[in-house]
Formats: sequence, C-alpha cells, structure tokens
Amino acid sequence: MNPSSTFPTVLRELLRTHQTFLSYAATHVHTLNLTLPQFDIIITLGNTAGMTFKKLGEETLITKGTLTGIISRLEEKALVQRVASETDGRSQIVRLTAEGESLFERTFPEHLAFIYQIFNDYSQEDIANLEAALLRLRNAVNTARNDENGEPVDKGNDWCAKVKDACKHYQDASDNVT
Amino acid sequence: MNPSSTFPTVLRELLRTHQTFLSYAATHVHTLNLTLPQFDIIITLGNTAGMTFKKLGEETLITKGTLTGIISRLEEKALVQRVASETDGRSQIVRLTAEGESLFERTFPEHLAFIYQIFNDYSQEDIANLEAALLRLRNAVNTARNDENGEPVDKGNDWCAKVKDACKHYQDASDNVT
DNA sequence: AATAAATAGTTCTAATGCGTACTAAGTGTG
DNA sequence: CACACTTAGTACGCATTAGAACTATTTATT
Repeated sequence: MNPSSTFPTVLRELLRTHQTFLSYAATHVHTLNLTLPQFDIIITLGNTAGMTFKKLGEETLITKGTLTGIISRLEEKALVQRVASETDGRSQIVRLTAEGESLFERTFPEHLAFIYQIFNDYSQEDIANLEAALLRLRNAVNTARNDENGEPVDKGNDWCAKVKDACKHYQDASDNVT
Repeated sequence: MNPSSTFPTVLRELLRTHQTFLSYAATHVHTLNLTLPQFDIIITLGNTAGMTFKKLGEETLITKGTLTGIISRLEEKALVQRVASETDGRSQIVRLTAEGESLFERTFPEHLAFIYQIFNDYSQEDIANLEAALLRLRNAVNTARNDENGEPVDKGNDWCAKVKDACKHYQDASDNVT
C-alpha cells in the first residue's frame, strides 16, 4: 500500500487507539467492581458538591437517557445519591455519598498512576501536541457537520479525484490482507 | 488551569474526538437504514470474496460475541450470507450477497466523500502526522499494558510527584466549572 | 490412536449507548 | 391569566459491547 496515509486509515487508527486505551483503563477499573462509565461518574463528582444530570452528562459525554441507568446502579451501590434541586423543580443534583467520597479518595490517585504509565516516554510538549492534533480533528469534524447543514461545501473536480484516489487506496489495503 | 496539557485532558480529548467523529459518520450511515457497525461490515466485505468471523472481527475491531448478532441482523436484511468453510469445519465464511455488493458499490464512494469533508484543510502530511501520533499513543498504551503484566515499571519519587501534580490539575479543572 | 489443548462460533447476561416519546416544571408572549 | 414553547429527567426499544460459558472441530503431544 501507498506509504502516505489516507483518511480512512487515520480514522481507523483513531478507533483502534481509542479502543486500546479504553481496554487498558478498564483493566484497572474492573478491579474496583465498577464499569468504566460508573468510575467516570465517580471521578467527575469527586471533590465537588454535586451537579445536575445535565452538567454531569456534559462532563462525561454520556447522554441523559444512558445517565439515568448508570446513576441508578451507582445509587444501588450507595456510592451516589439524588437530591432534588432547591432552585429548579425539574432538576436533580447528583452527589457522592460518604462511601462514594471515600472510594474516590482511595482510588483516584491510584487510577491516575495507572494511566500515567502510558505517558512514560512523553514530554509535556508531546502531550500538548497530541492534544492539539486531536482538538484540530474534532474541530474539523464539527466544521464538516455544520457545512453539511448549511450551504454545501465546494465540491469541484479536485474533490472528486481525491475521493476516488482514497477509495482506491482503501480497497488496495483491504485486498492484500486476504 | 495550567496552559500545558496533562494526561487526563489529552485522554478526555481522545474520547471527545472519537465520539464526535462517530456521531458525524452516523448521520450519513443512518440514512442507509444501517447502524455504524453494520456499515463497517459492509465496507470491510466490499471488494472481497468474503472472510471468516475471526478475520472480520480483527478488521473491524468487533469481538466475536458481538459479531454474531451483527451478522445475523445483516443476514436478515439479505445483505450478507454465511457459508461453511470447505477447509475448516469450525469456520464460517461471511460474504456480501448480490444485494449487499450492490449496496456497497452504490454507497461506499458517497460515504468516503462524506467523510472526506472532514479533511478539507488537511495536507497529506498533516494526515500522516496525525496517524503517527495516534499510533504512538496506541503503542504506548500497549507498552504500559505489557509492563503491567511483566515486571513493574520503575516508580521512583519523580513518578509520585508527577501523579500528584496531574491530580491537582485535574481537580482544578473540574472545580472551576461550577 | 488416545488424550489434552487450542480454536471458531454461538449463546447468554449485564451494562451501556442512542433516539424517541413522555411527564413535570419552568419560561415567554399575547 | 392562557397559551405555546422550552427544558430536565425518566421510560422504553433496539442495537451494540465485553466477557464468560458452551459446543464442535482441529491441532498438538505422547
């Protein structure tokens, strides 16, 4: 295959890296008898007076419908609790129980240490560059999405050729791996 | 917060970017009445004589247990079919039906075009660099995983200080967002 | 050849994950 | 005040997702 990267391969690498990282993080979290999203909630609520479902969902990237179930299961484990908001009758405040706080303080540094091993060979600059590259990609996706909704992007002949080229690379790649 | 990136923030950005991209890709795939994993299968089998479950799972990063269900649903839609392997009594070959081939040829270029809009402002070099950065991170995760299983990584005083520092940054970040 | 070990898929369970519909409560406009 | 409209969270359906247990088949070992 052509040595230069094509956009399908870089996106496949995004999925692969994401999955590999989650799998790694899970090996630690599962020793706590928690799922990854559950631990994410614990971490997010740690050192906090609690927050609404809406805010919690924004922080953890979990949709509200999914969040209801996760919080309920954490409530069954007595790690978090729902408290009615005093200022808004629609809102629930989710916060850690004493047991949840205790778990957070006991396991969070340990978890950070576990994760930190990934970056043994990274300098501060390396990390910053990686984050910038990811942010650029995310912004590019959002730009594409907005263009999709608004006026269509300019799709000249150049664009068509590039897509066909990328298509060819992609199919070459899937061909020679029998 | 400190302007330099910490490893929790870069990993959060990895999740965010991943999610944003999937969400974008889904807007197109859903117009085909397919889920993202289902379309991934179609793409992977396109221009191919078919492959075993094992290979298909490796290509698409889907575990075998999950794959069974996805293939069954695609079979119900008459887009793929299971064929017993002639060389190995345990193996099933999954391949596109004529209808599946047709769908692939009709929609794949269109899908690439949709995805390609993301990279409007990327040069070939930008893409290669991004892929390299992701690959490096993935390799770093795998290294950490192996170190975890083998002899423990050197955890001197330096390491401890870094974790505490990162911990502090992380908590600062979650504090100043109410 | 007999047995043990590994492999390929299926089945099953618990927990996301997303989207839609729904209820309750707040907000805005006339 | 009456009305539509928005918002916060829940309920539900469908499709993953990982992991463990299971069956059938192959491979390795003696």
